[in-house]
Amino acid sequence: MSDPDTLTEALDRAGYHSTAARRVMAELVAAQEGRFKAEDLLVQARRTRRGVGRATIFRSLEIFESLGLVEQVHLPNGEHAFVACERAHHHHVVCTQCGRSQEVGDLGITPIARELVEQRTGYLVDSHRIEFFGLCPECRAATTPQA
Amino acid sequence: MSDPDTLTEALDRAGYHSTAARRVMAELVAAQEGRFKAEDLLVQARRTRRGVGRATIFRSLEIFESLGLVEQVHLPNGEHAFVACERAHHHHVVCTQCGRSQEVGDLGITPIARELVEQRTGYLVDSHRIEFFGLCPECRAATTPQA
DNA sequence: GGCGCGACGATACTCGGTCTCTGTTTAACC
DNA sequence: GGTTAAACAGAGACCGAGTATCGTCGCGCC
Repeated sequence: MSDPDTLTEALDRAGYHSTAARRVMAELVAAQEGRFKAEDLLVQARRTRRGVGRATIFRSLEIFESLGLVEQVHLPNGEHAFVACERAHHHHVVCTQCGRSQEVGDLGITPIARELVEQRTGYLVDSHRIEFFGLCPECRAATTPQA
Repeated sequence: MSDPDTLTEALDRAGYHSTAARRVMAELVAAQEGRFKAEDLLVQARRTRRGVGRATIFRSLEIFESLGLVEQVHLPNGEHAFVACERAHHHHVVCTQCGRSQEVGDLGITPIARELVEQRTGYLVDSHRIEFFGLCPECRAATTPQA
């Protein structure tokens, strides 16, 4: 994602007021490459001519998340981060080195996995999370020994 | 898992001292049904004739995790929890109602998913997490309308 | 039994996230 | 454009999970 308007329009459509703080948030989120933490936004917001409060960051992220504009990911080290994303069901790959992330479409494994799990366990699955961690092409190239 | 000895033996084999605190921890972890939080153990430990310190809880869980005896899961609400588990690669289904959890074997989708992701994104995937959330058979039965 | 090191518990601290309060801004209506 | 109610923002207190520190304890080895 790279267009703040997409975010502000979505807010508008959902009936949320268009406020200065939210426009700043939309810009910031749109400007992120890959995963970002609430703290990152807080720091970046402080750099703008007019900061955005800690509470506002979280409130806005909550709204964005409810609108499906960002999604929480849980990193292997237990940290919580967010990624901007499109609405359709999908998963993320997160680069463990640079933090960049990318969406992966549905992969088609969801229904299979769900069914398998239901069969094996008797659980009625209603949601799931799949997260992949690894090296993005750039980091991969950068760390490859030049032998 | 339901046998504290399995845990203490594993500690022993790995060269860790067998201490009172760790035996209490082993008992507690073995007694958990499904997911549990560090805080749960802390509370339960306090109830034993001799409590176990906060730091020790975390230290022990860290050790157990490094030995593959417990595994961290991240609940949809962002909470961190643990589940006792066997060593082989597997995933978990967590009941969103009662918190019970169950292991699901490897499902066979891991290599497929990995390959798909690598193909589509160019990332070199080195780990992943799959977590399913839903209702366990009991909760499912309990919440089914009797119509 | 004595010794050394690893483990222990208490507690202070950090940090991410939430809550509350009060003043400000927005948008709808006139 | 002015007014007003409701939504929103920001500051900062608060909370809870997890970590760090430090003096003491006890396990395992000799």
